[in-house]
Amino acid sequence: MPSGEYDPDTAEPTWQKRWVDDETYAYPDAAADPDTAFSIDTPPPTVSGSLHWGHVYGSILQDIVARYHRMAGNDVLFPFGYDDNGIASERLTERELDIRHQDYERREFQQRCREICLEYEQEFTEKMQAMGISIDWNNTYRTISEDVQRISQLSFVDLYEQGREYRKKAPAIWCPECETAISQVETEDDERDSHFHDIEFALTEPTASGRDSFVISTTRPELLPACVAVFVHPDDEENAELVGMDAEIPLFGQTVPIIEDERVDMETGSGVVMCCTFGDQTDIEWYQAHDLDLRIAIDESGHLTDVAGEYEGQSSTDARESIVADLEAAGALVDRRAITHTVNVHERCGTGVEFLVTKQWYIEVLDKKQEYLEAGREMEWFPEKMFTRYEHWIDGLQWDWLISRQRSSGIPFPVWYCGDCDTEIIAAKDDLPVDPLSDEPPADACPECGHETFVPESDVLDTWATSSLTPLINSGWDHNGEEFVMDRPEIYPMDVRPQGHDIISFWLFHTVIKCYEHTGEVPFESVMINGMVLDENREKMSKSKGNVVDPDAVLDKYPVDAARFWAAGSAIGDDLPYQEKGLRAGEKLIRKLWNASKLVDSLTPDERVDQPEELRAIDAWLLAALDEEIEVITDRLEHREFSKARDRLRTFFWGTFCDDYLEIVKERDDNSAAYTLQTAHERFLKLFAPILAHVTEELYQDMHATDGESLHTQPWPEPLDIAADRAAGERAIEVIGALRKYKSDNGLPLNTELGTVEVYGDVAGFEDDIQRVMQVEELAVREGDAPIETVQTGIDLEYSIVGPTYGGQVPEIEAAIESGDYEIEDGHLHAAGVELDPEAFSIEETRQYSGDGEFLDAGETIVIVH
RNA sequence: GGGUUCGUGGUCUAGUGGUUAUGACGUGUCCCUUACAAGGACGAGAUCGGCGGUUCGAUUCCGCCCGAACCCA
Repeated sequence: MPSGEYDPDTAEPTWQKRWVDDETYAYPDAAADPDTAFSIDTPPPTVSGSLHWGHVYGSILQDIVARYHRMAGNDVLFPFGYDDNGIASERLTERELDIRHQDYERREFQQRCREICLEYEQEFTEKMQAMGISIDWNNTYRTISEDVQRISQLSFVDLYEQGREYRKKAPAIWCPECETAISQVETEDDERDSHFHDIEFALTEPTASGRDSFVISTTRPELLPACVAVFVHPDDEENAELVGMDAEIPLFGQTVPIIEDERVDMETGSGVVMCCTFGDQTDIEWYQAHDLDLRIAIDESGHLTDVAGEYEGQSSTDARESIVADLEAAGALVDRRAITHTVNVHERCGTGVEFLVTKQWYIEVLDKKQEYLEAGREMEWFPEKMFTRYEHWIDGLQWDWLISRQRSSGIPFPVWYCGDCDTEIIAAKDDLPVDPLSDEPPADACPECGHETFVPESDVLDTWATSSLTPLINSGWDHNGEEFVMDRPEIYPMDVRPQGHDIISFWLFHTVIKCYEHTGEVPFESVMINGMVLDENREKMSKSKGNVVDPDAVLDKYPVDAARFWAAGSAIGDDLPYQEKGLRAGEKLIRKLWNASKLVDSLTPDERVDQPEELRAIDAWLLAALDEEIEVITDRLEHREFSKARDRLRTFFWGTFCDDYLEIVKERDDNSAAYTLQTAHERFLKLFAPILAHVTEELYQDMHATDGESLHTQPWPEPLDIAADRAAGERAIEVIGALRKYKSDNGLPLNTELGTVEVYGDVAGFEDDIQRVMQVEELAVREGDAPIETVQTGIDLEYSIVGPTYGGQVPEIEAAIESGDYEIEDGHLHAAGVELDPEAFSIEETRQYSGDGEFLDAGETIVIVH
């Protein structure tokens, strides 16, 4: 029996524990078939970080989807992944154990990582469980596990065999701090303070007009030794005479050609720019377009090479200072001024990136941009508009996907090279996972040249190369020696991929490419893009701003269900500000649900009441109205319109069920009422269950469960199709509303007895209910028209008819009506020379009553109170 | 710089080419009515960001401007 006040502090942990112990949310592997299986590809959080409010928000939305579909008859697979394969957990392990990964064999260090990460995984598990997320804890994976390593390496081998991967010496984006190549998507732009240096370059011989030098502007004078050309814009008349001549680089002395190219930005500096190996992406384009020399002046650690002569060995920052000083001494530095400009930095460490020529592994993507775009189109997007973002992102891709990283920790490339001819030796699929640094290659001699020694590849795979495989991890993708197979083919493609909108292009593109290439199918039926969590002032939460909401603090203060209610108040894709009032509204609803349940409980017997032969009109009306609500709410949930589903349900429950129905029914004691109360109440619990997971379970177990089965595995309500006079019910509710207003307007307590009330309108079957709830001594329902006068006060045009028909004449018609210059004959309106059919206008009138008592307007029904 | 989205009572928000623009929070008045006063009833409160255009009619469609967020360069 629900009694007293609801105590979430006790109830919530109790149910959370029960759900886990009973494996309430276990995926029924054996029973699942592709038609009923419903799988969610949850994005695995980085476990080395802590759980933040954005996780709470995203997880709750996923959980609502999972719970709804589970009740709607699907076999739901709601797995969980711990992402601990990456630099973050590597650093974490070093910190925790006070070790350096360099001091360990890679395989051994990874073992340490696995151990350290376990503790952090446990914390995530506890927190997800403490939010009542209906994850199947038998279905979890760790991206650091050997299984995942195998899948990741299988993926590499498969793409290699398909010819989708290549190794090439080419300009690559390089982080000198992390000393690794990175991909385009790992860089971001940042505003940095810097200096513009105007440097004078001498021509090897004067121009026809006698000019013997020019000035270039650069923020990176340390790249002078890497300079291979100078560029002028074709429209640059002033400098046109330089094109075709040669220039000598100050201090370093190399001679470079002066070339014209429209990629020169004429607005910046003197309009003459130097091209180096490589200062930026344009330099690379020039290098490729004009077949320029390579002069590599900066090495992998950001130090100058022998190309820089006496500056060799200096860091690029030091070299900049020295070179500037020497330029000044040589009289070549014309000017130096502070500026702020945008630089390309590594998003992880903020270091400005370099463009180095190195040998790296790539996945070819540029040739299939169109195909990947089409693949994206095959998925259903919630919200739809997010597809555009994916589209534009693909359009903007300029590089193939660079997947090799020069790090000592991570998932190794399963590759060796012939010590003599560099032929690639790829690991056998059966042997995976392998680590070439520890394992032997699957060949005794090079198949090309017969050489017998091999060089292991020491690079590791980009973590995105692995995290883009989650649909395959969840499906148990593997190779059985003959072909690729899945443990759970029924869940692939997965039904939903949830993700924050800030990184959709990133993950989705990678995941689509990989899974699509491996299986020939798009990995997802649908994607669900949630917005960002903002603070109370609608600003994005960030550690640096200090406006981060701590989940523990919030959940200390509010029930989890209140947080769930808040999270469900979002339109999918839109950002959602954290608002305490949203959580308080959740608490209020929980309390209302609890109190209403107490009342229902007190009005009904413990045993289940069978449906009576005949339901009373008000009862049939309520159940029929609820049917319609169920239909709408179900549709909203199907379309991930959480806020609409939530608000619709709340409004109907609070307004119609509590304020209207319960007030009417609460003094009744009959089978029809008991049946209706039990049925409606149970249905409300089910409808609220995906959102208010805990309080509904508590109430369900107390009031409805017979076998201890969880509410969350019960079937979603279907329409009862009970016959009811809905219109009469609405009229009755309007009459009650009018009488309430009458009492309120007259300052009367609601339980004031009323004498005689006349009702002109069909409220058949509801008379007793109106009479009892409004304390009416005598209720007289009258046939025929009410004894009231109607006074015509104007004409309302039905513009949706009049507008299209009469167009520009409408103002004339309006003017005629306004001035009273019209007639109504046989129901037709004559004005401004046109005749309007009855449906094209309505007569606006006010109703007056001059008899005894007071006249109340209850919509189409007239009520007279004596 | 390019793209996407958004701008609606004090705050947050729904929604629509056609009467009086939805709801919540807050606010005012009244009501202890035997589930809930953290409740109920009834009010007040909006030039729908600005300027143009299309239209008989624009908060809605189009263009520009202003402002915000995000993604990309």
